[in-house]
Amino acid sequence: MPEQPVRARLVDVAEMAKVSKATVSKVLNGRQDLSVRPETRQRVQEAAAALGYRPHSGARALAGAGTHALALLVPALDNPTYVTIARGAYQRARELGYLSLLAEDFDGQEADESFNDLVQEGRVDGLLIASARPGHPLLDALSRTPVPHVFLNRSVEGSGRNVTMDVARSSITALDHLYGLGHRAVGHIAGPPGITPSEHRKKAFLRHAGELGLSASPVASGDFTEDGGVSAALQLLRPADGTRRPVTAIYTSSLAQAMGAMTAVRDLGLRIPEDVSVVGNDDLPVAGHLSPPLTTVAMPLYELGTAAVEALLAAIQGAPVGDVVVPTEPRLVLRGSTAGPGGTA
Amino acid sequence: MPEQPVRARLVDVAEMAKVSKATVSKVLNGRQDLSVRPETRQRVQEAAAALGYRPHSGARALAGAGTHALALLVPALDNPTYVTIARGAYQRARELGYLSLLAEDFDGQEADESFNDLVQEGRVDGLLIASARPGHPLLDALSRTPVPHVFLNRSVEGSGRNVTMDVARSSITALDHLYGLGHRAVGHIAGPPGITPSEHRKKAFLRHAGELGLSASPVASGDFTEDGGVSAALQLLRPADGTRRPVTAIYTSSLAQAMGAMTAVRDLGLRIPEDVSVVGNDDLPVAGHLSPPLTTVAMPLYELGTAAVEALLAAIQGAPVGDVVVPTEPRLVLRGSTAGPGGTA
DNA sequence: CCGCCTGAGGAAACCGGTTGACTGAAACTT
DNA sequence: AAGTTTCAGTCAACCGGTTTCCTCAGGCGG
Repeated sequence: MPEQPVRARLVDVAEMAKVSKATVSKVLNGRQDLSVRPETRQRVQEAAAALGYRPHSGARALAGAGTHALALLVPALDNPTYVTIARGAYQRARELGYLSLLAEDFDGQEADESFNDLVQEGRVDGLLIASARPGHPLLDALSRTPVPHVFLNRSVEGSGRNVTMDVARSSITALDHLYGLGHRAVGHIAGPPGITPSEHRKKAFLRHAGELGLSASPVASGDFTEDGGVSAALQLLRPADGTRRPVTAIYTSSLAQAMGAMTAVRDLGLRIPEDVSVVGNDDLPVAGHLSPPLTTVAMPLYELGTAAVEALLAAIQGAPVGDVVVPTEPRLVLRGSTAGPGGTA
Repeated sequence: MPEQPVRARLVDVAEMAKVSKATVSKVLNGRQDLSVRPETRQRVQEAAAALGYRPHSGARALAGAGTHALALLVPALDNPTYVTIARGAYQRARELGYLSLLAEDFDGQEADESFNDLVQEGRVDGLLIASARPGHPLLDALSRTPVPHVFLNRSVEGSGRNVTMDVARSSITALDHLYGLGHRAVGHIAGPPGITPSEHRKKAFLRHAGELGLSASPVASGDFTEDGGVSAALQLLRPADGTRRPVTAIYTSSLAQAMGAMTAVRDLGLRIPEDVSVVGNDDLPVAGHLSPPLTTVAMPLYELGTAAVEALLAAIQGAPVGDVVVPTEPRLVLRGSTAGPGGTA
């Protein structure tokens, strides 16, 4: 029977192709330091294909050739934003001959464990880090045991290995949209302090609000969750200090926050978009299934994943790293949660 | 300086503890076939701790001791159901000394690739498969290259390695709730054919509807997505065949379907829960942030993950496998999307 | 006093690849 | 014709663990 009941090894391929292990290895890895007759090369490749040969990653790693695997560390997997990034990373890695693993690093809680399991135990050749923040334990671990890595989405100032999107642009896009509809008092829900994309979004929001001469542009902070959105929205719509800040629109830093904000608006007996317009960041399928469907700024999340992989692999191959900004521009996705103040179209 | 700039190896520990590699290996792996003085044992353990020693997974795997890693294959990561399962699996695996990796198998598309990357390249010792379905390529691969595995959530009939939840019970719980509110015509949105949990839920729904003597209990199928929920709900509320099936409540197989159903209900100009009550499966944070908040049946997803890991590790250690049902019962989580027909409390 | 057993630990082969040094034959120089 | 290249590939060490089989020393029984 033509079955191979057990993994084929390099020697099996060598035997079948009637050459030595060394030759097989060099042929399959496409090394130039070896000259082979095209005929031999083909025999090797056919044998490998016939046996369904796959090199044992452990053996390969041991021999100093790396594991051909990466790991992406994300702060939360129930945030679909990171799932999209992960998909981009996975696909691009695969195209480049690598495997991208996914690990959840609950805001630093699991960082050391992941680092040990993945890097110290030699399972990966490098890290894509999307969970960075100031004082994150990973930064320590990286300085003690250096390993190729890049930071994505959340950058680390001065690291020179940040892969980010143009989040400032997303604030401008959202604000221009609301301004165009006639809004002059727009509130912003930012993320927790210290998280760079959120900080940048907030700065750009305030700067552009100034440029447009908005009458009010209050900012409230909250976690990137529904609950964070609820409480921040309440601050904007019903400030604790009693000041009257009658925002007619809210622009949030994440999709979940936007969902929370919508809940809060309704809980106050207000309507969307008639009384308050809402714009979220990150266009994910669920946005279209809210009521009303949510207007969002679509960020190039998938591309962020692919770009981060490219940067990391370049670094692994010894190229100098450097900050990268994904060129794709944020794009407004118009849905039913925005209208002119008072509900005008 | 007390730094160890590079990974500590077994020999480093051996040297520091003034024993041989063999002794260190045996001590750290807690093998009984070696007798050591408590004093020596302690020296070894202290040395390992001092150096932050971690065995190289590749070396260990090569030497025949396995990789101490598992992989969980899920059909879709943007379905938070699987994220919860994955968290349970990860934690339990960690407690038992294993690393659980996560791979997305877009309904069979990536199955062979994942299998090659993870199993054939020797990165994992076993598979947790949540993406099974009839004719799935993985089933083939598994028969060609056997590797320890269990199926979770989606079972494979006759495999004798299914880890599942009591989904029949969830239908009964949901139906009893709606019946208690006074509903006599309840529709069900099932998943695509061939997916076992959905089939079982559907069977239990029909059986229990019969037991309760419901006047109507139509079933429509759709993907486990928002869109699937939309079209299935439309079939229930406005059947193409012109028959009048005035369901006053809908029970769905997934959370996303419930969200889609809610959209569909509203698009028809109906109100929730006054005109139509909706109950979803799987209680996830987003359910509380819909409008109205969604009543759900909470399934023991986290426990499903932990139970699957326990079953797989037992199998890896050579224990006979067998089907397992997670003992935790589904639990109704009451929110605003259900009320008596006509909107009575 | 000698042989044997037991407790404590060591030596070395092996897992499956990679890699740099090396070799034998053919082709080319001079 | 002899020496030198080049071609085409081979040899064997090595990576970092695990495991099986040994060894050595001391204690014990006879």
